[in-house]
Amino acid sequence: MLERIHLAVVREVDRLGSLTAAAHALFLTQPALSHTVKKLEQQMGTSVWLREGRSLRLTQAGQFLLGVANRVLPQLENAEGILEQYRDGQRGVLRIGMECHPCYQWLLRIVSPYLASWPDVDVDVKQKFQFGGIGALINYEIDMLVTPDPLPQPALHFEPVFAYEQVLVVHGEHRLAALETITPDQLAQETLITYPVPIDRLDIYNQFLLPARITPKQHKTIETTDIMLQMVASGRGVTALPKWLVTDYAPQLNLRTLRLGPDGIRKHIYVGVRESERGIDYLQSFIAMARQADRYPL
Amino acid sequence: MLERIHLAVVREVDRLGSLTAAAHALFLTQPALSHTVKKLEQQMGTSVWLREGRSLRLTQAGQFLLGVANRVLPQLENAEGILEQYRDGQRGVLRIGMECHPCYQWLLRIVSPYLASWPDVDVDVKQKFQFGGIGALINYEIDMLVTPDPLPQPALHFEPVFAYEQVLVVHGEHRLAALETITPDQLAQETLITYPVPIDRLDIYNQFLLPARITPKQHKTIETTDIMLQMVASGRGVTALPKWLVTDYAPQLNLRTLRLGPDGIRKHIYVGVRESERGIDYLQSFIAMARQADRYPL
DNA sequence: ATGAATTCATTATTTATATTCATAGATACC
DNA sequence: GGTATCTATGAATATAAATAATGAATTCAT
Repeated sequence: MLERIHLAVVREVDRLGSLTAAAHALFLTQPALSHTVKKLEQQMGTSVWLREGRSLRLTQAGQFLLGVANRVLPQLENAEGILEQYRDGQRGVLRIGMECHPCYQWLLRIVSPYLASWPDVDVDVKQKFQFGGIGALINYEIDMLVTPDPLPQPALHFEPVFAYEQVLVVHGEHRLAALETITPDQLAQETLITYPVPIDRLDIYNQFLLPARITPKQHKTIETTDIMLQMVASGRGVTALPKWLVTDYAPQLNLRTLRLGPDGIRKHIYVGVRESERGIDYLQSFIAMARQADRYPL
Repeated sequence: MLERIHLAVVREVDRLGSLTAAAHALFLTQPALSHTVKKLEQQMGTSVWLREGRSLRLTQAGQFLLGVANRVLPQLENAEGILEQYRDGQRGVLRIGMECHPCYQWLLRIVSPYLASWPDVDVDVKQKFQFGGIGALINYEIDMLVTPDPLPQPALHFEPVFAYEQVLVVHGEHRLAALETITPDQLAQETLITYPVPIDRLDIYNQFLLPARITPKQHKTIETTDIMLQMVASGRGVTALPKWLVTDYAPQLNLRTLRLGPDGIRKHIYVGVRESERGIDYLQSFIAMARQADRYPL
């Protein structure tokens, strides 16, 4: 078997011109190398050097081997360097899973400065999970979960990174636009627009409408935040979104935000990682930056 | 140090799904692999697999290592295959040195069929040597010397492969054209055209003119055989060349060939190789084909 | 639920491999 | 011709690797 040491020997002998010098460079004694070389040549069945007096000359096979050494050894050396980066946590792919639609807008703010401060860490965002975000985290499909609904588990660590208020969004000329706070029954005659997710994952149902046993006049679903806001701005209905999303993301649209109930719906975005990986610096750093998301421009 | 065995282990574990199966594929026992893996992970300082029950899952570093394995191992395996070819003499670069100008035309006949029968042997022809062809052969600058003037030496083996007669070439309407044999004094009024080499390497001087103390009226030198023959055909002078070269190479030109002296100048092309390499099959084969050069078309 | 089978890890032991020391042979240099 | 330098060799030693035996955890089948 052609081993790394063999390639290293060929390269060093070529570089330094003698077995003895190569031996020192490889932290071996000269007889050790002599034996190694002898074994190599016996195994391969072809000589690598022609012995001419006390100097060596590469055979054709040896020249070929030197070429292999010069091609393969740098690959191994490079691989070792990258493994060190993995070991030191400088390198990785941070696979982020997202369970809430609007979280994406929030995440976008952080990714760019994060990539800048961790040039060797790649970020990948996934949104579809066969067994839900928690399952994906446990299954190592993702390394970090961004969600408003943490499900504490012994193997996972969740941490709130961003507080926000979920508000009702209406058109500026809407009949409710002047109100500051809204009650469930005031939505009974409204068209409600939401993301296309199960109702039990929508806070406005869970925490507002369902407790009051109210359902809106109509329920439409729309995939994207932009279109949803356009729809609301053009008076086709109302929606519930994080307040920051409306104020930061669509200041040019004629929209009003109303508190849902007297106390509003207070939410947090949580970031979850596997407990075992909590200490990895590039994960820690991401969480730290996430806590300061408002520092980064839109 | 990242060794070949480590890459092989990563690849086989990925392919077969378990340490135990990989161990068998690598002709090892399971504990042997377990030890190897443990050492690897300790040395690298990063784990390669996450142990989950009795199955293994690659870490990010492990996935990277798998990529390295899939890239590097084939290179090593390919290199071993090529080394086998070197060992079996199927592969090489046959560096041929040439010391006589017209030999080149002769060599061209052989190279093409030779390349066809030794697809893994490359042929390189060199014509300039700092210390002469013999020196180049001894110095391993070339592997084979084609020459009409062998210089037997203990380390070298020369072998005649082609007999030919060196003849005088004249234009068809030349005043000597009707003769069959020529004497030195008949050249005293002629313009002699030769290759630009020292006079002592020209047979027509060594073996014909100088013994008779004759010099031609004029001596011109020309590099290429084609032009030389064109010059002769147009009556600008006479030259001395192998007879086969004129008959085979320029039958369309109006030329005559005359014997130089009563017995003619009989020459051989010799092929020389290093004694130590005489047995290499692709060298032997070249010599065998060279002996039958007349079988191959121009 | 329970027993059998599978898988990985660990320990002590054996085996194999690699390295060293001492030394010799060969070559180059002064 | 003496000295220095380089490679090769053989025996002794040190190091590394492989194994057998065993345990623990997990999966699978009944």
